[in-house]
Amino acid sequence: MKISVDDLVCFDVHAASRAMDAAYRRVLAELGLTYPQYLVMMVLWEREPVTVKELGVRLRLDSGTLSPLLKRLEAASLVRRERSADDERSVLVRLTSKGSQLEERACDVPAQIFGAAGLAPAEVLDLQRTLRRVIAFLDESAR
Amino acid sequence: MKISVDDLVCFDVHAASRAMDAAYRRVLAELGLTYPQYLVMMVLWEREPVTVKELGVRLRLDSGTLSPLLKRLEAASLVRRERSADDERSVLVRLTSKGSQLEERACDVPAQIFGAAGLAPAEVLDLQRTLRRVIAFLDESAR
DNA sequence: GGCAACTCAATTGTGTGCAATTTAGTTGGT
DNA sequence: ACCAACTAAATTGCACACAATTGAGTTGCC
Repeated sequence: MKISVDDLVCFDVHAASRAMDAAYRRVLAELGLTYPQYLVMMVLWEREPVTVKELGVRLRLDSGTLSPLLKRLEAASLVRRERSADDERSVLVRLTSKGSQLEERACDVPAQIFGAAGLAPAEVLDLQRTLRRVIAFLDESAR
Repeated sequence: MKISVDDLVCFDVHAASRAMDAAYRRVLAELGLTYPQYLVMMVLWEREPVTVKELGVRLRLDSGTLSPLLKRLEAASLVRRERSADDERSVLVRLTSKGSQLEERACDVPAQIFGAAGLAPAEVLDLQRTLRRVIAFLDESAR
């Protein structure tokens, strides 16, 4: 029997990823953020300042993605960038006061998405564990 | 306790999706296909001709994504497009002989990816079931 | 001290994805 | 038969995402 698109888990992962993107888009629109921008802001709300390098490791994104994204966040006055004094190669990303204030308005976003996903907490943990195994294994395969 | 990026399943789904993209990219590079292009080809290998609309339903992509993608496949001589005679609004996508021949070279791609993902068959089915529930539920939430 | 190897960010080029609009073709109600 | 409402693709504009390159800065080794 021929393998069809529907047999590929990869397809479901891809489709799920885009469906969640869409869910976030609806919720984040009123904050003026995209989903990847929201992820960057979450890292900053947790710890600050952060270098572009650290953002990349944390979010698994490279400078080709982060540089223009940060430029947009800076244009929206949510973020500031400055060269590190310790190491002039690094760029430190900091929140502006407007960026800090956004945290309060964003705090119920995860709950909204969780509600829209329809999984029990145990299933979420299970899913998360499986996906992390896949990610780690694929990373390993890539060497 | 503040919610961090690492707590969001959404993040893992997103990251897993990109990690699989990367795995496919490595395998598909020698076929000259991207992952979404490969998905379109799979649908065509299974059934032909197919309208752009049907491709969109099957792969959950809209014409804004498919039109340029098909144009690239056509430029690579893998695919032909022609207006349907039944309904002049529709466009039928067909394989060229070069497109058909590619199937043979692509047939072991799923196995290669499966091998790189490191999940047992039962886990794959479980993951697939969970993701489909999430997709259906998110679709429902979006109305 | 000097230079090669390395690192960090930014840039360039290509390919998705999606919202919104446009163009062409079809259908249903009167 | 006509016109309004609908549908299918394509196009436009924007925002990721990644490979490859570039430029500036740092480090290690002699």
